[in-house]
Amino acid sequence: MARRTDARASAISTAERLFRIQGYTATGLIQVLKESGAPKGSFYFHFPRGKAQLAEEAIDCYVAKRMAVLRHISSETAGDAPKFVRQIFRTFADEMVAADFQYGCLMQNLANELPALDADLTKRVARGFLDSTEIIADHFRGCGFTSERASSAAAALVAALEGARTIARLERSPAIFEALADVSVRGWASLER
Amino acid sequence: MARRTDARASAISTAERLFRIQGYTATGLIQVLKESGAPKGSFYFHFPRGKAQLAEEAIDCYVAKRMAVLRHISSETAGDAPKFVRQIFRTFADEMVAADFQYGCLMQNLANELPALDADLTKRVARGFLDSTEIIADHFRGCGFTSERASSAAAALVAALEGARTIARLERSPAIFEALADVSVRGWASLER
DNA sequence: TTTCCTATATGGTGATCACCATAGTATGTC
DNA sequence: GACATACTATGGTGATCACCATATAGGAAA
Repeated sequence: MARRTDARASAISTAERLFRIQGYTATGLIQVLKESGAPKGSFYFHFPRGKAQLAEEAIDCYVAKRMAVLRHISSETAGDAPKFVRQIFRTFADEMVAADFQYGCLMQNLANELPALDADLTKRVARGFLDSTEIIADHFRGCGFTSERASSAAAALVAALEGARTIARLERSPAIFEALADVSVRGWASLER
Repeated sequence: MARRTDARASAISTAERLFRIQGYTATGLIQVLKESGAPKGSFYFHFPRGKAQLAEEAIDCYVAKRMAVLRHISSETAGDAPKFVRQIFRTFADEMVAADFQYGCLMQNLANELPALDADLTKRVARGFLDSTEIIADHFRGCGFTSERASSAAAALVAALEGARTIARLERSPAIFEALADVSVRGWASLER
């Protein structure tokens, strides 16, 4: 039987948004339901396992969107590592500016509340990072990097992106993305003098 | 009159620890008091402004310790930027290994729960990042970097450190620090082939 | 039309949250 | 001994937490 309302989907997208702004523990189900317009009575009909399940579906949604963005950038800059790196930083910076620096990364926010997460959710977060990293590593391999170096460069880029989000949010400025792009592409040596 | 007990200090250090592991919202005062051994009855005697004040004192303590570590590394590697960068990554990695990857960065955890923080606490977090960055920028200036480039390189390094902590915690591995040290010092160019 | 399944409303559960009022104890100074 | 200060115990406040039992409304399939 087909679904008759969008209560479920809107609850997920609202949860994704609130988890990114406030974090997992700080976001109550009542707030999610109120802001999404979804009815309170049917929450445990749609999400029998409760808040944990809601978070699982939210992160699946978030990771899928993030990977789509990365894949798109990768295909646009095939074979050109510096351009790829710059384009990633610019895209993330633009997203944050557009959202007035209100949103953190959902994976990072969940990772910072690990004890509140069950094993399943923790695995999904870790998987999200691994999958993102792999897309980036693939691109580097396509630029002629050795496999090992492509992997470590990709991991470094992912970490830098996460840190940049935290800083940008606090400073309400995309400057950190520019700084990271420069350092990443040119290395410290070129910064001297 | 002199203080007669260490209830206050132990509450602060316990709060710092729990905030780093669980985050701000997820950590209840009852847990802080129980784990610190501090009596429940005197909490609002020591911290009249409640949980927010406890967090303020915890972050002051955390930032002071972090800056001391950075200053020490800086003085040990004066004039040598690559060595400085590598030493920072190694020190942070060693700390995480020693603590079995249980601890996040207090500033980052608080930054990811911004809506739960009052203005005073938010300012303290931002100030902590600025002060840390400034120590690093000073070192780069001492290596002959231009002032502007020293600042942006320092900001990039701080962001990378934050992101690395998140990843390392999730992967329970210090590998990301190694990867970042390589990329930071050598740049992407040297990773090709 | 009867029977399901989807979906929602209502009204709770006990637990925990940060916070506080009141009273009392311990330890210092004078 | 008098007295002030430093500290703690007790027992709450109302609010919010995630979660759930029960009843029922609405549309599709039989």
